[in-house]
Amino acid sequence: MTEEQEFLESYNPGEYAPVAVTVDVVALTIREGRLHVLLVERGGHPFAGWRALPGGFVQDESLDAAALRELAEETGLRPGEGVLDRVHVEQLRTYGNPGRDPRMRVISVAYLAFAPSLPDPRAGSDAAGAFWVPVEAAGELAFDHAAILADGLDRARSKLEYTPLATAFVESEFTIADLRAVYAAVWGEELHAGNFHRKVLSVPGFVESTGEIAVRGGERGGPKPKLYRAGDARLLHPALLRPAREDDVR
Amino acid sequence: MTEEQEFLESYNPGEYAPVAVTVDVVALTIREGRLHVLLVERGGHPFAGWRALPGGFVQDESLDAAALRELAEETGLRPGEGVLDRVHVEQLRTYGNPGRDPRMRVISVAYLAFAPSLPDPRAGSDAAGAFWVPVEAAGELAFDHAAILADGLDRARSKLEYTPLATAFVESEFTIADLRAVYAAVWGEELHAGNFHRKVLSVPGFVESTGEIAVRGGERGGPKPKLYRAGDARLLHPALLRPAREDDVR
DNA sequence: TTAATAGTGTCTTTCAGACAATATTAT
DNA sequence: ATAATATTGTCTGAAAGACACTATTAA
Repeated sequence: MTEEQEFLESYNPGEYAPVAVTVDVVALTIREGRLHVLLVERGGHPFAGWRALPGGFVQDESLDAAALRELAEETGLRPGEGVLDRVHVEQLRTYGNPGRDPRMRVISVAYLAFAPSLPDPRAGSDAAGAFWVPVEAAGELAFDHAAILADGLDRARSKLEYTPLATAFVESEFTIADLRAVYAAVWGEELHAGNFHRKVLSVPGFVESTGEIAVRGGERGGPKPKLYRAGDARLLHPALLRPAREDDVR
Repeated sequence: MTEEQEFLESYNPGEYAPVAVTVDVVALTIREGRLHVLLVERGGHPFAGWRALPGGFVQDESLDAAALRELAEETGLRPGEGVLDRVHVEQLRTYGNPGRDPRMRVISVAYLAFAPSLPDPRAGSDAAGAFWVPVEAAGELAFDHAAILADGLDRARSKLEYTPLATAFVESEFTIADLRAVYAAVWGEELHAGNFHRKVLSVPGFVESTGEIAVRGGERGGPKPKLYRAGDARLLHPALLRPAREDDVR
């Protein structure tokens, strides 16, 4: 008897059933001012032809590494090219209800990925099945992926409040207006430009000045804005809170 | 070929390796004003004799149900007796680094459980191996359980700020001082009684008055306090924020 | 009686949000 | 020139935290 069998039977005699562990990735980016999620079109059964979150089996690697690998495979991006290195990846939640996959018991560890505007996956890669979709146009998804996406969006909206997560959505040098566009896209509401500007600069470590200014102003006029890069804060104090909505509180 | 084999090989040809999925529970309660965690002493190899978080295999049940079942088994509490129904259980995070269990690949979905002061597990049950330990005396734990516990404590401390979680640690009727003792135990610092009192009552839906007063005052004197029960708020607005510590921000 | 506690009042500082004003730039 | 934008200033109200005070109760 192998040590593995002994292990399994000693804990749970006679009731061991095979389980598969996968990662699914909610990859978010901002394109043209709107929040997009990366989806794939399923080829095989079940849910053939449906849209789904990119994902796959966990191999001999950490869960974080599996998520990053799946993201790289589906987007066609290669590690080391600098693009993937700037993608922020974090674990979201694990989904494992019996019956969520009709074939067998599948435990899915969901991940969130935040990235500056990424190139279209179709361009020059074998990941032809993936595409960016505005989150409000995601529609129905395979398995329980719609619920996973909803949880991911909740998490993203919440983390904008008390972490510098927004800087993960912009280039390494950015303007305050760039940052404000991230908040507007993720929260789905406009923010007051003047108050936002003062607030961002008042939070220690959120952003730091590069000393440079942008080469040109806004598309429809205005002065050339100053450029900033992400600061060293891990938490925003005081936080950038959304106005409380009654629905959330009750 | 079964559908399961087909499924596995089509996704990951030739690389499938067996995986076990477990739940581990960080169960927290407050006894004598101090935060305690439920631990078990391991019998078998590896880490024989070490302390560990209670946990076990996921059976044909949801992950949430598995966590609740493990908690019930280890504490000797039976469902339906009213005690377990008042335990708040939520998913914490999933741990799955290769090598975290030397025997085979084990993915552990960790859960947090919050409960009012629970009876000692040894009393009248077959769960003789479990016991409550003050969190600062947990010491070294088997596997990566020390890291899981640390993550659980972080989560608990954080959720006290913006959710009514503290009410899960007290009886169904409680005083403001009871609530303050929860915050003091979890955060590890005393809170100003007067300001805390006013703050709790000012947050809509945090607590509601029962109209009753306690049968007696504090152990060393003082007026008989009013009694409250948990309100209907799911989030605290405005939140009850801890003073920011530099360590957290940087 | 003494000491501790519940609950309330007051003041200061910080911060969010509304609104205004000015300077700068694309078209 | 015109309109849009970046940035700064001002004001108001909410809220946090420090501190003080009174009434009530256990020992």
